[in-house]
Amino acid sequence: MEYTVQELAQLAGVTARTVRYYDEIDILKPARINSSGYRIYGPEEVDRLQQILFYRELDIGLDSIRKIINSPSFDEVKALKKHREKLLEKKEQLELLIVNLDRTITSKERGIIMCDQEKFEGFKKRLVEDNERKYGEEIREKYGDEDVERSNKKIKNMTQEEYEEVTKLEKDYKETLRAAFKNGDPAGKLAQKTVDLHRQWLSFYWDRYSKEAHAGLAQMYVDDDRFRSNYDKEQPGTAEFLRDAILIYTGMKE
Amino acid sequence: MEYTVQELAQLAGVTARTVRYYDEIDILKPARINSSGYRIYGPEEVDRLQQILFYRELDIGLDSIRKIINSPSFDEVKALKKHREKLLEKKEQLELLIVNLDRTITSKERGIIMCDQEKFEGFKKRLVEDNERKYGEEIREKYGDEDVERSNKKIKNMTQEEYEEVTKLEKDYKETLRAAFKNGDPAGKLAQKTVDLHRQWLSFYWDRYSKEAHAGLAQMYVDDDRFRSNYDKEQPGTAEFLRDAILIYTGMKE
DNA sequence: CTTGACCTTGACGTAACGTAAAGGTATATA
DNA sequence: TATATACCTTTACGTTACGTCAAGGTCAAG
Repeated sequence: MEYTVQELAQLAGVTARTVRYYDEIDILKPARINSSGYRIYGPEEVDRLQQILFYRELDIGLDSIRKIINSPSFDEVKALKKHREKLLEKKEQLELLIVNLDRTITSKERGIIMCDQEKFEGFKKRLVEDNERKYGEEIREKYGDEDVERSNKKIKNMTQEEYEEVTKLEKDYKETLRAAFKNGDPAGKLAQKTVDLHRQWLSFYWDRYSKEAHAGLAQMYVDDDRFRSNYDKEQPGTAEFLRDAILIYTGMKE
Repeated sequence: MEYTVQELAQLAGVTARTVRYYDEIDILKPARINSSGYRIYGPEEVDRLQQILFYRELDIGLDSIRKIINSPSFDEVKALKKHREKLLEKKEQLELLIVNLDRTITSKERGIIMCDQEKFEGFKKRLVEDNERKYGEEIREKYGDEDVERSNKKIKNMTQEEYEEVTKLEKDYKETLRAAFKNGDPAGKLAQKTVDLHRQWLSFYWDRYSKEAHAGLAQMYVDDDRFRSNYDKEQPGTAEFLRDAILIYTGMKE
C-alpha cells in the first residue's frame, strides 16, 4: 500500500505538516518521489512512523529518536519491548500521581494540612525522567541497562529523609572537593575525605559499592566531556584531581 | 512557610526559570516582593503551583490553565476531582497503547501482517484529545460536561468502518452544502438534502438526536466565530445559510 | 571583606511544529 | 474543454514553554 503525505498523516493521527517536518529533519524520508514531486510512502515508512510515535509518546526528543532508529544495531522488536517497559513505568507514575491527587482532595475536603513536600510527590519522579532523557542513552551504552534501571528505581523509592540526606551529601562532597583541590594533593587528608563522602553519596544510587566500579566512574569523569566540564567549570583540572584521589582511595594508584 | 524561587522550584521539581516564567505570564505571582526585590512565595502559591502542574500533566496549555484557575467560578476541589478523572482517562489510553504495542510485538515476532490502520490504534485517541483541547472548555460551558463526555466516548468506540463512514458523511454533506449554497435556497431540495446528511453525520456523535438540539447547534454555527469562520472561509454566508436550512428542516422556521 | 551561592532583569536560542503565501497537479463536473 | 476543488510543493515567519547566557545586585559564612 502506498500513501501520500495526507493519507499517511490521517492514518497515524498526525498532521501532514508533521510528516513533512519528519522528512525535513531526516527522520522519515518518503519511499520515493513521484513524477510531480509528491512524497510517496510505503509499508516500511508506515512502520517507521509507528516507531517514531511510540518514542514520542515517551517524551523523547526527535533528535534522540533519529539516533536510536538510525543506529545500525537498532533491533525493532527489542526496541518495541523497551517501549513497553517504559510505557508501564509511565503508567506507574500516573498511578502515583492519582494516589497523590486523592490525598490532596481528601485533605482539602477534610481540612487536613498536607506538608508542602507531599504535594509534589508525583511530580518529583520527573527528575528521574529528565535525568534519563539527558544521559540515559549514553550511559546505558557504557554501563548497561540494568545498572541505570536499578539506579533510577533507587531514586524513585527514596523517602523524604533519604532525599534530603543525599542532597546534603552531594553538597558536602562538592564543597570538600573545592577545598581539597585548592590544597592540591590528591593523596591528602582533605582529598581522601572528599572521596569518602563521594562514596557515601554514590551508595545512594548504587545497590552495591565496589572499588572497581568507583575507580571506573572516576575515569569516566575525566573521559566524558559532560561530566568533566561539570567538574572543571569552576576550577579546570578538578575532574583529574578527583579521579586521582579516587584511584588512590580505591588502591588503584598510590 | 515562605519560599524563594529556587526553594519553591526544588519543592515542586521544576526549574527556577519555570517559576519566574509563570510570574512573567501572570499565572503564578509571588505573595510579595521583599526589600531586595526577591520573589517570596507563601502557602497559597504552593497550592496554586500544584494546580498548575496537575493541569500541565494533562497537556493543557498555560494560556488555558490561566483562564481556568483565574475563573471566578473556579472550585479547587472540584477541579482536582476533574483532574483525577482526566488522569484516569490518560491511564486508560496508555493501557490501550500498551495493548496495541503487545499486538505489534507478537505480530513482528510471528511474522503476522498487521493492517496499517491497526498500527496506530492507540494514537488515534489523540484526535479526541486535541479536539478537547481546542474546543472542549468553551463547548462544555454551552452544552454541559456530560454531552461532551458522551460525544468523546462515542468517537473513541467507533470501529474502523464507522470511522470511515462518518468521514465520508462529513465529506458528503460539506460537498452538498457547497452546491446548495450556490443554488441559494435554504428551503430547496439540495439544501434539505444537506441538512439530512448533516443529521446523519451528527448522529454519530450524539447519543440521541433531537430537532431542538439540531436547531441549537445551527445557531451556534452562526454565533460562534470558530465555527462560522470554518463554514464561511470558502463562501461567506454559508453558516447562515446552513442555519436557515436546518431551522426549516427542523420545523423551527419556514 | 571577599567569596560563593543566591537573587534580579533583559534578551536571545530552541524544539516541534502551526500557519499563511504562492504556486503546481489531479480529477470530477458543467 | 474549461474550471473548480482538493490535493501537492517549497519558503518562511509565528508560537509555546521554557533553556541559557549576560550583567549586575544580595546575603551568609569564613
